[in-house]
Amino acid sequence: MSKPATASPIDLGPAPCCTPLAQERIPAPVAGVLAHAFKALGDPIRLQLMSMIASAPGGEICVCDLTPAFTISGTTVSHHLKVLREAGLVDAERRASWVYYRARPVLMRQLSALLAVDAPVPA
Amino acid sequence: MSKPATASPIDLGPAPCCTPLAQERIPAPVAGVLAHAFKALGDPIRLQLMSMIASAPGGEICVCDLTPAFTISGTTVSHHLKVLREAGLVDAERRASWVYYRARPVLMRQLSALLAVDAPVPA
DNA sequence: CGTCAAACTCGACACATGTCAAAGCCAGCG
DNA sequence: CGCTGGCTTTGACATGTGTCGAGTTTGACG
Repeated sequence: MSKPATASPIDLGPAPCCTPLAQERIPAPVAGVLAHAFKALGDPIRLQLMSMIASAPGGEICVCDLTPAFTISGTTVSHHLKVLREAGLVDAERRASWVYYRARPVLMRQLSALLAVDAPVPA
Repeated sequence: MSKPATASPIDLGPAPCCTPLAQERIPAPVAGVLAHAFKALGDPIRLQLMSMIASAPGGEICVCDLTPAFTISGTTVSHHLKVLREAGLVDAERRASWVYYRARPVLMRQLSALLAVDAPVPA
């Protein structure tokens, strides 16, 4: 919306970020990539999906365990998972008849570091 | 905030989060509030604005210093700042003819903590 | 008071997004 | 081989979002 936005899957390449937002101004190209990830987290259902995936015992969870946790259709859950996948936040693997999702800690850590704020500023 | 009519900032209530995504599943209502904040960061321009504000010397920056940094109209910058304001990520204060923005570290820290991932996978 | 500049609000538009139903794919099973 | 069940893709629709131009508010300065 602000940009044409690359439609192709995101290439994180060599760690695009790591310096906290509050320390150094983000270059425009990097902002574009990271905004994609934040946008993916900017939906209540996707945030819950992300939480369920990241906190799953064994580090992975089957779609068949995710879907019944919501009132929306399986089609829509699949759509949201695709968004998370294309944002580089999760990874999918098919085993037998089921598809398992797991979180990608690298990007999560980068986003976390980006929002980090050092010592509470003394008034 | 001082006087600026203050649209309605979202009600963060008493610290809605703090437990990392990967440790505990997020309750639906909390996800709704936090997704709002992430959505606000989910735009390249807003992410850059956030960065410029948070990294500004003195902790604050004038809109007149933000606007010329982009190619979009001042109207649109104003719109994006409103989104950040309503998400609880920044605070605005009018002094003389200018409006100054500063980051709200509390929410930033919460979001950062939410995305935190413990020990790098040993295996 | 009149004027000017900074920033916000309003109205309108094009495009993106969330949602579902229906159809397609894949793997296992009879 | 032909089913059946799990998941994704496709197509379609209503709503949301980014963008701008024009108008409005606020404060400063003659």
